[in-house]
Amino acid sequence: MTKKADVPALSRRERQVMDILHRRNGATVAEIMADLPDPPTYSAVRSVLRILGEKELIKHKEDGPRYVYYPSEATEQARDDVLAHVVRTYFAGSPEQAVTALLRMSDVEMPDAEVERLRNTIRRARQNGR
Amino acid sequence: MTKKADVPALSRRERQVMDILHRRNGATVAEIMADLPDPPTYSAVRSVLRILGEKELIKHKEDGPRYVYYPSEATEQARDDVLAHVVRTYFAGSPEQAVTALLRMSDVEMPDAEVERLRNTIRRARQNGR
DNA sequence: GGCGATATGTTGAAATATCAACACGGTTGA
DNA sequence: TCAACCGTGTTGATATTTCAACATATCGCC
Repeated sequence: MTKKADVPALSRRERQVMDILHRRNGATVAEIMADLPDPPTYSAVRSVLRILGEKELIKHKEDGPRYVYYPSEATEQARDDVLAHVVRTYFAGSPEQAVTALLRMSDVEMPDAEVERLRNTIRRARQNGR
Repeated sequence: MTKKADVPALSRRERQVMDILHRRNGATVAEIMADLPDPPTYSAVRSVLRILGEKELIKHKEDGPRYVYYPSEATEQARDDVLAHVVRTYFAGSPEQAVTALLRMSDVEMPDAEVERLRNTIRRARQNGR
């Protein structure tokens, strides 16, 4: 079974807005608009927010005169879903590969020996733990 | 500047199809259809593929009687884009956090000391390297 | 008070994505 | 041979997304 309807598969704009909310740990409409590529009007952004609200993917708090929008699900929780998806989709389900790619990507000059140590640690844990 | 128009922002179905192609290292229409949530008809899948082709995001090879579709960009390259996006969006731009989340997620019983070593290695490389 | 600026609430139009139907071509096997 | 099957090519209808316009409420300030 490879399908998961649990995460509702957002539209383009919806995804962009959710990402902004996660990245900024909440944002006002104006902030969201500023971060969107090819930013539409204020009204258009609010329209997307309304839909996300109906899906209960976001919530908002009043901050004086305006709303600040947040993801319903905490970023810490969303992380796991995203990482799982990325690992599965782009790294053949291998977290180790993802880790090494991350290290390389971040220009970290991790010695090969260190990477090897890490790999071994992981492999060992796999064989023992379960 | 936080906007990037370089990665064209795909629609829901387009994104799903691209993910399948990456995960499977190429796939036929039938395979794609089988992996899609709420799978539409064969024709519908091919319609999405046509659009992706027009955007030059995929290519195809003939395999006997049928086509096998592939991402234009190699998975290895796409990985960096995806990881960069994830790190930026969900981990406050900190690759270390992403690494530790990955390790935790994959149930790897990495000793705390080991994590600390890793952190130090990264931090040191940061301060030196640049 | 009243005016401008800045919000949100609501509605409907325009653009795009999604989907299915149908036409057509090649291959296979009775 | 030719008919059933399996694939692609193309077209157009439907559904959803995306967007903007307009109405309304509140706050600060002259």
